[in-house]
Amino acid sequence: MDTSKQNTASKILDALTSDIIQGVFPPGEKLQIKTLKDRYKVGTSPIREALSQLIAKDLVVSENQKGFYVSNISIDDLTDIYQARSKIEGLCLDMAIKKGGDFWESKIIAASHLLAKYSKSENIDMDEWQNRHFSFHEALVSGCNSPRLFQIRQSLYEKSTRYRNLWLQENVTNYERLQANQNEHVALMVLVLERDSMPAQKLIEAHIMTPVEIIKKNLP
Amino acid sequence: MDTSKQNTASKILDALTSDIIQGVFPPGEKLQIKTLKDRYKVGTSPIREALSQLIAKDLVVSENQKGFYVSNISIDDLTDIYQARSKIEGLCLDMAIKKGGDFWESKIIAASHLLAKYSKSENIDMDEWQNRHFSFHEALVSGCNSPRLFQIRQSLYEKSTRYRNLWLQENVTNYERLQANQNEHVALMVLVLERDSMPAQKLIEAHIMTPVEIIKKNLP
DNA sequence: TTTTTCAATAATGTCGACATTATTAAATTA
DNA sequence: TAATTTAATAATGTCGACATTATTGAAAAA
Repeated sequence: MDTSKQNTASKILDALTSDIIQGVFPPGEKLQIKTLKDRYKVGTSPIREALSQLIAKDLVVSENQKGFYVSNISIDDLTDIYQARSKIEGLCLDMAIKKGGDFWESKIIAASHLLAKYSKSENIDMDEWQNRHFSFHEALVSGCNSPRLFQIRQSLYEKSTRYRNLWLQENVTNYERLQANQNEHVALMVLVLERDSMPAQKLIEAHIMTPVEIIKKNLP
Repeated sequence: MDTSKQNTASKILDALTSDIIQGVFPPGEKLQIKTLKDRYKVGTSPIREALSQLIAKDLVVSENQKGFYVSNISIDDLTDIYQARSKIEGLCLDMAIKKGGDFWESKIIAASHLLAKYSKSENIDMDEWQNRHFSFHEALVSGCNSPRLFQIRQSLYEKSTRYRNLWLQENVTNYERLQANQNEHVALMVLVLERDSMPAQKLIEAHIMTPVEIIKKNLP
């Protein structure tokens, strides 16, 4: 992303988001203004503005006069986020199947090819696999054509990131798990291209819920 | 709401939100920091913090070094928001029907009574009617039991407020329209209490989309 | 020893001044 | 006269200082 045109608060927002998601600041940790000022070498205002926006993203919580803390994670929260995600994804997919055209179909086929090819390769880089996985799912719902639903989908995806990281490692290193995952992707594509709406919706909902049990085991 | 424990930024956020929704600052209007400082009698920081959060609410947009503006409204945006709202409400209702218990049922019946009674009265106060209408719909979905979906629902409701104000006036002053509206509420309650999920979902979706056409006519 | 009170410390939240950037208006040139 | 450049003006964005509030730890009382 081009950071040159961003103001300081935006840059701090990106950096802080990344640091929280990557675990530099773990769940529950206090975020002292002074510490953040030193770390990012900026003044008070941009820090507070960035924190304001992180509260809206649910990555940070604050209490008046008591400061800012990284949001806690929990099994309840994990379950709720993934359930909401699966329902929203199902909604978007259903709308996409009803509205999508030729161009949409071709995007799905292209993204599916990229993901399938990479999932078969020898040494899988987690970031690259994640990129292709993300693109495939985005292609599926891209026909839905509702900015707001997309925004909600995007926002839930971000909120799930801290949990997803607990699953990714296992998914790409465990061969059987990756194959099962990949089989679902193929089945999903077939259903979608056949415009078989209800089964596709049910499958995507189950597909998104799959990691939940694995993550539960890895949760602190 | 108790404002005494809020910090200045929170108070400004509430005031600004209200002023934008009520039309004190109409869509597209520039929000000059200096003007806002004078209006609310506070310094720069709380203003900027509140504006940061309003951006997350989609009520304000900003460009680096060019300032802040009230978000524009448009027919496309109206349609998209209401469509997303209707789908999310359908989702919540479906989940509520599957999960709700006795207490949930009783809340619906109570809220329905309050709304029905007031809808029949002589002089209808718009705010009071809106309160009861809101409570009824909230009761319907209250069994859904997903904090995230509720938060999304709430957020979409807020985003639709500027449009909804263009419909409310007409809905409560036009007798026929109010009766038709009220008939839908009753039908909705019956379906929900019979746990007839699919028809209930379809009806709530249509119910929420009803104002769209009326609002389109009243849009500037 | 435990509890309570009170002072010292440290953090947050707010403000106005200053530096940076965009916009507007005037002046110069073609 | 129209277009371009340049200067002025005005707005945004950032910072560090100050006031306010919470927390911590020591001293006194039970």
